[in-house]
Amino acid sequence: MKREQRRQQLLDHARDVFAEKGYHTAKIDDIVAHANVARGTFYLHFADKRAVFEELVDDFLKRIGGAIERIQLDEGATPPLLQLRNNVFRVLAVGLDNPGMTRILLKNAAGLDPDFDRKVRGFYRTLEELLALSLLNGQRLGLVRAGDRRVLGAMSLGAIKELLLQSVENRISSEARLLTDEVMRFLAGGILTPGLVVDAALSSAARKIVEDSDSHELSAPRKDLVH
Amino acid sequence: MKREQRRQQLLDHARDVFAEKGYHTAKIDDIVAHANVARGTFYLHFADKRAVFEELVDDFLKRIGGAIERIQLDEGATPPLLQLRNNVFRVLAVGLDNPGMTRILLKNAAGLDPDFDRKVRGFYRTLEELLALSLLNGQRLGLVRAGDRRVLGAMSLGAIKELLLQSVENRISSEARLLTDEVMRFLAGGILTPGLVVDAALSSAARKIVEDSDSHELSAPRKDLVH
Amino acid sequence: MKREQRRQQLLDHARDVFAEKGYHTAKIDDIVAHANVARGTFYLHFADKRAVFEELVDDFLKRIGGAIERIQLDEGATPPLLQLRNNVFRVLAVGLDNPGMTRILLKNAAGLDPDFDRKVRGFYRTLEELLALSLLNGQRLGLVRAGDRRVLGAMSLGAIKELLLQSVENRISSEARLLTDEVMRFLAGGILTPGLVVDAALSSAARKIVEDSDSHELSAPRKDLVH
Amino acid sequence: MKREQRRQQLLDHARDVFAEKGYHTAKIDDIVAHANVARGTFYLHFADKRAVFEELVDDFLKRIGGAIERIQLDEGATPPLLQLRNNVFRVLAVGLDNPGMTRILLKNAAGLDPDFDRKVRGFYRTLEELLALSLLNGQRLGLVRAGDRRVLGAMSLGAIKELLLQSVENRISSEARLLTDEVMRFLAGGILTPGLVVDAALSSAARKIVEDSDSHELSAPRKDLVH
DNA sequence: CATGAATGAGTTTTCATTCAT
DNA sequence: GATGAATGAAAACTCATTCAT
Repeated sequence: MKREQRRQQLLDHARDVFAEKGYHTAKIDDIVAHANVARGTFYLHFADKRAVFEELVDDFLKRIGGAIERIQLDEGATPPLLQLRNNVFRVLAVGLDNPGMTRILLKNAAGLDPDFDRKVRGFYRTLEELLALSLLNGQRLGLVRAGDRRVLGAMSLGAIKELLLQSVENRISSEARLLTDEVMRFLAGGILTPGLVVDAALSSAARKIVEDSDSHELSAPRKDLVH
Repeated sequence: MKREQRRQQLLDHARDVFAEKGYHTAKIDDIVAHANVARGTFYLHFADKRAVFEELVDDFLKRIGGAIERIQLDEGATPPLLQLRNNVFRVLAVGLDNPGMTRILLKNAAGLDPDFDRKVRGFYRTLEELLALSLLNGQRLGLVRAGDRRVLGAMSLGAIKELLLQSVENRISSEARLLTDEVMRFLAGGILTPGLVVDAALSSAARKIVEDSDSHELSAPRKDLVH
Repeated sequence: MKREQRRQQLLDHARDVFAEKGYHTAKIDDIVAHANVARGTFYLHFADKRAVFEELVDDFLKRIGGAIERIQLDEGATPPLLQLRNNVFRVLAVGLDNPGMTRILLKNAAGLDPDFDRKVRGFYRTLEELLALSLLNGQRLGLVRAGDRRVLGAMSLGAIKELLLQSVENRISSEARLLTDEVMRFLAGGILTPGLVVDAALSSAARKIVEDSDSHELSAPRKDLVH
Repeated sequence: MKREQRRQQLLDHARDVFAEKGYHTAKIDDIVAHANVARGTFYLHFADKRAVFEELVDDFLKRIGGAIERIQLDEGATPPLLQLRNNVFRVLAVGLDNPGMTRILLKNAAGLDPDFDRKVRGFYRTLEELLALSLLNGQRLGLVRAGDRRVLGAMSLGAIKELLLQSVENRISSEARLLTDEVMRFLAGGILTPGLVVDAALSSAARKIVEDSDSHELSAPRKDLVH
């Protein structure tokens, strides 16, 4: 078997095992058993356990990063909203195309080692900043409503992340197109029926009144969610 | 020092250490050093490492569960949307009140051992089902727009989770009231300016046309997000 | 509670626990829990775990030793065989009177620590030498048949030890008188019917012939004793 | 070194160390040091300390069990007494062939953990029942004298066990043939000179008289056996 | 290149013993 | 004296990594 081939084979199996068990629970033994090679073979291709994991994550982060295009505001460019949609679509497509890595990245967010944590965090920072910038532009163009861009970004990103996670765990569809539509609709209008008079529920000030006259409601806990 | 006191102290320190390093990276030695007691003291109060972690998570899940009230649809009850808001508020409040545990739960979603993973997953399942039910009721009442309830639920949950995570990582405000407002506004109207004619970007069918005539846009990767 | 009383109480409970679990498996915790005192109390009365055990064993060895009288051969003394019988009786009586210690001594023959092993071994050596001497005298008086005294002593001692063990484990009677009779009858005539012509089975020389002509019998193993 | 070879080597060294120190005192470190391998190597072949010990004991019990043949009473079979002798011989031979295991089994009779104790006890129970059955048959055939078979069995077994123990501790011969002769002679006639008028010493009733007229003899303790 | 036996540093866990109250 | 919380030395056990074949 050619060197590069074997290496790729190991990467694939490592990805599967990491995705199933998580970084720490996945043992080198699990990986080589999964790949049906000897323990030593692993070390012919990777310096150590962390190295495979890092390579997998790096590759995946590159793909995700590559799926995101900075939105062009030039005259004559694709409409910004469509650019946004395309970004969403491509990110979802990459994630759905790599369910193992998606699972890994969304579930092993922390606790490997400081260096590694830093790298993942760094990626997210970049992402968030990019998002914040896009949102700023969106606001300038009147496409995005007013509001704290970090907050808006977090919620948007969270919605996408959770959708991806649910999808790779087979709890919802894994059709990128379909999920993109859902995301866009969500970003465009939330989930509530438009036109509702929801001020009492939505404005903190308004709610305050209700709360005061009905404050016991807030403290009544629900007992049966966790037994 | 009294037994219960020391036990609580250890729980507190364990929480901090787990939150900082993650379950696997956190060593018993780290915990006891953090608490400034001898190694043996730990085992005076907990059967093993897993036991502390489990207790912490169980407690926290109970709190979260306790913060969620099934929405009442009875005549004369608090308006459902306000009930929803209260749930969101209480969940955020519990999360923000326990930043360590929030971090742990959101970042160590998996990979301890099968039993434990099952428990956490079970909690989320319950949560998701509760959410799906609420959404169903909301749809019946005309409060929630049409759509796959699992998908709507995932996006809503994701938005809240990410908001919480960003908040406990000190990247955004940790005012429960304020964040609740943000969430409600997001659920009510997404992030885009209302009234936008976004059909070209939002409908898959419409977009198809654009895409076909401009398909190279989709494949143009961006190189500089990840170095 | 008076000091000596508490000390004795602890000794009693320690004996019970050691008898039930063996030296290593019995934890200080087991002993103090059994005695219903605090851990620290134990160390007010004994230097360490080994010390209680040693005291228990020492006491018991003294009692056993005290039960054995050197057989008097003087003119006019009790008949030697009766003296032997009395020794057997007293040893059995002491053993049956202290079932816990009997169990301990017969089941924890080794593996505590070198010092302790030496002591127990020493006791047995003394016992065996005393026995060998008695047998020598018996042979001189024509009371004991010819034969290697160490071997005869070992078999006699073994018979008594096993009888005691079975008795304290409640598998046979614990009537000292009755068991003494059994031992004496055994020593006097073995278990086979007197007068049997058993030369073919008993003499190695005679058996040799049989074996040679029928040697496959010896190698036929029995398979079903241990599954 | 080949796997099976190393495994056997470890078993051998473990046996030696257990035989010398007893189960609890023998540390894994002792075993691997004895075998001159690293600590981890031990766990490459055995799940834990208990597992090696159990394997050693299981094997040995199987050997002992295999040495015992149920006595055949068929017309034309080897004479029962000779069958008995052969059993004794084979058991002694197995024991003497495995001095380490013999020492372990006879000296670490109890105190590992409940499961293990149960196993060893089970073996002895089987042995004792087999013995009782043999004795019953012997009695029916007129070969074995009347008497409680559990008692006769215990004494016979005890004699053999102690002989084995003394032998593997190098205090008496380790010639299986020779020891078999001794055992058979012991079973056939005890140790006392045949034809002795020993009624006064042997019968409980007769002794009663002597004892009453001479009772102080019984209580006179001997002080110098244990210092 | 491939193998898998061997290594040993690193962790968890136990429990006899100490000591402040 | 009595208590029981605290200690930490000593074991057991794990597993990433090395290396002779």
